[in-house]
Amino acid sequence: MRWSQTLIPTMKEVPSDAEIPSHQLMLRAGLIRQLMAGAYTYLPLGYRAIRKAAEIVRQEMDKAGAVEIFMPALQPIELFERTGRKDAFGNVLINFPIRRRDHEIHMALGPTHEEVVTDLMSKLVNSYRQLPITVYQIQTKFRNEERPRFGVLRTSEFLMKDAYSFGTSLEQLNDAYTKMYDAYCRIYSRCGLEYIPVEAESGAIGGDASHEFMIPAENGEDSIVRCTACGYAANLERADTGRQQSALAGVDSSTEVKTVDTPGMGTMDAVAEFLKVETSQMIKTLIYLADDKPVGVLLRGDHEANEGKLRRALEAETLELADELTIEEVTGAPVGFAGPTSLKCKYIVDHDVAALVDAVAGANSLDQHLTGVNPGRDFAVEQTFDLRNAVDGDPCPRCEGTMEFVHGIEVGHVFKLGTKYSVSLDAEFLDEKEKRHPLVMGCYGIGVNRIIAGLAETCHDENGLIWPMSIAPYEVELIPLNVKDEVVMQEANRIYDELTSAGVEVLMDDREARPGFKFKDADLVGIPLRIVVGGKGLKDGIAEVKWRTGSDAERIPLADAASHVIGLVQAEKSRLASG
RNA sequence: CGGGAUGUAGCGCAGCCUGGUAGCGCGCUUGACUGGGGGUCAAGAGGUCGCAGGUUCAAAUCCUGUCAUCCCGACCA
Repeated sequence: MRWSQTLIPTMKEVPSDAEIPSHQLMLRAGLIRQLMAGAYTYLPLGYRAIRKAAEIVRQEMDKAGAVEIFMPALQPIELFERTGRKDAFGNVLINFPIRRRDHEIHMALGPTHEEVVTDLMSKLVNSYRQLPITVYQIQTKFRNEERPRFGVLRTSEFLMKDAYSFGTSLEQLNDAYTKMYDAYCRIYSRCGLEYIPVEAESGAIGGDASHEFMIPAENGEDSIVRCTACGYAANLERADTGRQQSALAGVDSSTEVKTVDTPGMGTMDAVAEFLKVETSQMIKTLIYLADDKPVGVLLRGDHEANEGKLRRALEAETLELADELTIEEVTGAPVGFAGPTSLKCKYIVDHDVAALVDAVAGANSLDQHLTGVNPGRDFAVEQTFDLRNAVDGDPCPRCEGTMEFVHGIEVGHVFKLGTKYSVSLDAEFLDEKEKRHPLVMGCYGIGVNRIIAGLAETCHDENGLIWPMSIAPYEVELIPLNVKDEVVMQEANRIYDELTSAGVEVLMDDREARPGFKFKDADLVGIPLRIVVGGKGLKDGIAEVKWRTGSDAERIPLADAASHVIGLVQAEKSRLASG
């Protein structure tokens, strides 16, 4: 492709709307333009990169035995009503009525396709002999994000590969899951991405039933906890803290419990400042409703409750923070003064609370707190649990190491669904004994746009993007220095033709511009290999070949330049392909 | 949905406080020079100052409303 014949609107200046590197660079390098918040046009370079990523995904899905289909983005709202996800999605589900002849049809734009695919399989699959099977598609998804942001990282419309496995049993599900997991690893390494598979909140099935694939990136929206020693990684919601049942530290303390006035101090920070103690020396008492029964949750003052862990520890179906009325009932005080002593409901204690000595806690009375509170002595502690979000420096649950926080961009999610959708949508099969069972499902998603945005976010320098060969919109950028010089253009065209007929994707910057201008644009756009023809080199009969990441150019005789570059491209591609 | 910020030419910005001919840089067009890391000179094109209403002889500027975009938070199967 000749630059003059395509559409690559590079920009020298940074558009003021863009804050993070990927957004800025994708705009400046002419990959995308915004239509409105959360919706972007992909220009030629951007779309080529998208298609390359999608093709790698497609190849690996096929290799893993999944079959490609294509489902409608338009979906009847009834399907979402049957699975209860109309409410679960809420405002995120884009849905609307349309008129058709004399009646109204209510439809949704697919945010994902569990409903549609399960409905499909319920009609197509009758027998265990047809199972297992995994289908996938690459398709635009629609979600009314409350707040689209970070350029292309969080949009209301995005390209997603979604795969769904159907099987007769947990064994078949586990097998499909493993195949997808492995395929995902191959996909990301072929895309030249650094990635971390992390354990994610898994819902009903439990265990290791869900993994997210994260690109470590400062601007990532997700918090990951990772062990520096053994590689254990999980998202914040899921991460175990590695804290164990601790012995009661303060039973021998001779400090007596004292009541102190804390007028108007209803928050941790206010009390901490007023009493000149650290929040880590305080006991936070939260009142939850677990299956509609009040329960106190005791945490160290500087920790945050993790509702997933709470729910499991309490074996509760539903869990929500209690309303003010309930809090006043069980504590005898307004919100902000709850404490573990004299609590009129049962309570549950986090591991770290038991280790506190002479702590500060609410007094269950307006404008009063207690000092010198010791777990075990001043309130009963029979058992402790892991109830909180992990924090930086927590011990690893798997080894002796400590854990650190990393931010990440979620680029994929594999999930064992079980029978949730097959039950609500009556997707069943007949086993060998003519008994009916619901299909056992898994679902597996990859955000294709995010692969591109994630690369832009993590692979760049001060001059611009740096694409891996496998995703780069073009593999080689060819720069004739002076397009008005016939000899230069003759050589450049020859090299261009040789490369193109060998299947190498070449972008030739045939614009009439000064060399420096073209070099700056070349760096911005980030094509991995650059060939320069003209000037001093031409007089010596050589072309200059340079990697985007390299500092020095190789001088190659003009006649050999194309074949040399073909070799480089092939070597780099196979390096990425082998992972 | 709560909090904050910004809307003036394709991009980046000034002008607004103190109302009176809409400006600068980049980019774009034409020509000349130049030619190895975002050139120089000259001549041009391009804006109902987000939109609506109000105040005023007069509004980019003051007032009210509204829309859009961005950031923080809440939310994110």
